[in-house]
Amino acid sequence: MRLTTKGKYAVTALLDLSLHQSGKEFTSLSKIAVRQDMPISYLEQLFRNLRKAGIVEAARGPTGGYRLSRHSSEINVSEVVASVEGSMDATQCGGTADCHAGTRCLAHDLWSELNSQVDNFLIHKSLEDVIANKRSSQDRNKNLIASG
Amino acid sequence: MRLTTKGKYAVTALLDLSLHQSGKEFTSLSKIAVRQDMPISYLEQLFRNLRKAGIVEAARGPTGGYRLSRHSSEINVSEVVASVEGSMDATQCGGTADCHAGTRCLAHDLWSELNSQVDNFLIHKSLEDVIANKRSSQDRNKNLIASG
DNA sequence: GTAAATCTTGACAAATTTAGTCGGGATTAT
DNA sequence: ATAATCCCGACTAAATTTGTCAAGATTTAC
Repeated sequence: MRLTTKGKYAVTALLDLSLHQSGKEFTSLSKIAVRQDMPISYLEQLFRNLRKAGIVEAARGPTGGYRLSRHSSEINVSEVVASVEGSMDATQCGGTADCHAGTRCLAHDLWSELNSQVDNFLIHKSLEDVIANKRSSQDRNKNLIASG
Repeated sequence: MRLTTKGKYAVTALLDLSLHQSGKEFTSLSKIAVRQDMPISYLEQLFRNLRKAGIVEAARGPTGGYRLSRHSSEINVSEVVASVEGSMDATQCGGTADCHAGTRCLAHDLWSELNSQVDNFLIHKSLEDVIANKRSSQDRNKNLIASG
């Protein structure tokens, strides 16, 4: 199982995109790169995959950039991560259950179940959900400060 | 977040240990290595950590080896994995929430919540649980064959 | 008390993966 | 035309993972 900066950058970049997108206009990678402090050439690589996966769409030229191809409530974190770093599968065998001399290893079902847990969690988290939580977290802090 | 062969080997090796341990005797790494098809010198490295973490205890000399220092129901998968590869923390910042220019990045709470999910799952899985599931999985297959 | 089996330790090396770069090209608004 | 953007493939550098190795310490069996 792996979740590296690749997947994390992708999610954060899309959240940035979502937050700064009003209407249908495009946001350039250079703006995301500056705002989120990420290497632009790395972002280019990641957005290639996001586009192939149908998560974003692009426009070239000045005023070009990227935008979400669906509403943020219709994009879940699991597909975002998967699109840039492949399946997060935790089994040694990639699910084929031939992890030990052709048969399933002692821990196969454990990792298989872990996969389900993680995937279930991430599939049911949309970008909108993440942003909503972020906001409510800020609100909580605001309330704390206001009441403190 | 990472879960590599290190953690997987450790869990599988302990399951092997648990399955072949009747009473208080010790099992040598060479036996585990053969049965589970793992490099013995790699196992040595892993068992160092497992011993330091108080999960297994060792005895030297012939008849020596390792045994669980607690009952398999009292050892959970989370501590096993953590002992050989450190925390599985998924946040970029290691939980300090300074992942973006000193403040929490847009996705911080998401990864933080993912941590909780994974940890909660693994903490409540004892080695005994894993073995029990394994058995019941075999039983399911047996029933399938018997009824098929 | 010697031999053989084991654990113990630290350093090292090979392989793989991740993270990031680079140079050039294609498209488009101005 | 120019400049800004996406687009693409190959490449490199750094980090991590996956081991290996050599030497030592301890213990059982004989």
